[in-house]
Amino acid sequence: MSQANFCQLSDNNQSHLGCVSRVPIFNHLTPEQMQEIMQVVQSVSFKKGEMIYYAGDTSNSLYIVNRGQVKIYLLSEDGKEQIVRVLKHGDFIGELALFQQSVHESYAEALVNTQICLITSADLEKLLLKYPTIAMEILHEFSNRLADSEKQTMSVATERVETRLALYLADLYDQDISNSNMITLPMSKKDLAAYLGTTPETLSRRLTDFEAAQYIRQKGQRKIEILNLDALLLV
Amino acid sequence: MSQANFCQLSDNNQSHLGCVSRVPIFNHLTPEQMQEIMQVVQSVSFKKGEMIYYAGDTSNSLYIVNRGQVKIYLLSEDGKEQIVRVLKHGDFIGELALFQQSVHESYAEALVNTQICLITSADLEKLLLKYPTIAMEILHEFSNRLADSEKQTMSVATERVETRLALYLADLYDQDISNSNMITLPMSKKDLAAYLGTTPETLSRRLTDFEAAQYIRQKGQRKIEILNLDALLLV
DNA sequence: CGCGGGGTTGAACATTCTCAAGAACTGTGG
DNA sequence: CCACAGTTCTTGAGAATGTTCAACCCCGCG
Repeated sequence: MSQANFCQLSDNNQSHLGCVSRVPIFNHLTPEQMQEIMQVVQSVSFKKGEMIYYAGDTSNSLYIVNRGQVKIYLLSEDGKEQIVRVLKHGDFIGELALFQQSVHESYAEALVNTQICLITSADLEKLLLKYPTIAMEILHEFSNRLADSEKQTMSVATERVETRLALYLADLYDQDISNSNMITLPMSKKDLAAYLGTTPETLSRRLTDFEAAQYIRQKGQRKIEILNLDALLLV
Repeated sequence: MSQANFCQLSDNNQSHLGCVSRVPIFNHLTPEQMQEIMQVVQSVSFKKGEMIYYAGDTSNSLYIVNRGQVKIYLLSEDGKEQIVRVLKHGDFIGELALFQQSVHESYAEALVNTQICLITSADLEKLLLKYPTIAMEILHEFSNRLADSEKQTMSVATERVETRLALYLADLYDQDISNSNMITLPMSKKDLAAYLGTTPETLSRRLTDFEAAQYIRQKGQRKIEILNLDALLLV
């Protein structure tokens, strides 16, 4: 966190309210309770490409993404990067910090300019014991994340790259709010390859295949038009 | 849970105390609190090979393994099984039941004769709100499980079967209490292959390779003597 | 307009999977 | 205690899938 731009939030700084109020695990709370939380929250900014933490770093904070995107990845013994999650607004990480051993096992890097909110484990623990419903919300979030992670394992272990990619594109398409058929990759194709558990070369080939089959059309480096979703899902 | 043998615990049934008292998430509680928990716990037995639940089943309970072993697995679209966890004494699953959508996403099968303790989500929720420290313990457990799952994803995506197998054997060796070099696989090789994200054929070949290299010696179907752990880890 | 990183393409290679057949083990019943 | 049956495991050969390395291209940007 060397080059990070720290700033302790002032108690009534409404401009940072989003940091707390729009986070799923807090948004069932009353305004008074949110005020209480805001008093223990710090805000930090990272530029695109900056590391938020490294594996092995000690930490005592929960990280909540307020603005931007963060990739969380592991490195295998021979240095290959495996992206395990991409955090967007409202997502959090660093929950291991809550407990005895607070050493990060993963790497976190800002994919774009990003603002992070921090709560120290001591403050968080107090909050959890005082408001058990927050703990329930976090449990809920964990359940989902665990299910996702296990599905990701299964997908990497049993499906071909082609299938994984098709499912990924379909997911992006479903999440897309605009009613166009154009989706935008949230990261570089190099990173996407790492996320899908393959190499940039293979990813490129499969996308080319899809394009040849008229399932998609690529526009620039991150834009993809979905031409035939059904066919994509039958891959 | 069709053929299961249900039995509501009587309040003072000491013979089932282990169901509660030796579970990590409860063992920081006072005896009185454990008594309270025991009153809402049910015990169910399953024979080897019986299904505990299927994906798609609705459920409203947390499952805690008291005796035996349970494999949790997912099925891919083409029917391939991916084992995501093997539960032993004290492990629990079914936490999604805590929340709105209580449909199992995985399959659970008893690997040996097994006794399970059940707590309904309504009872559990009451307990969690009353004793926030239990929620903290579950959060802790989730953190670890999530980290394990993400490591498993990375391992399957970036390491070769040879490496994954070597690490698995080393893990078993480390966990082993007896000071012998003999380890016992907790499941069939077919299941182990599914756990490691490969096929029985490939698993068999890699084990044969290790044996040829004098790293291990196989005895029967589930016993393996570790001859050279260091070499194994350099694979 | 040239530079640089990401992206693409090709060809050889490595790993793993599949299918099929045969061998070994386990536990069961005589 | 042995033999048998059923399963689990092993082995082989060929095919599919994905990786690696190297060269090239192209898009975006100063």
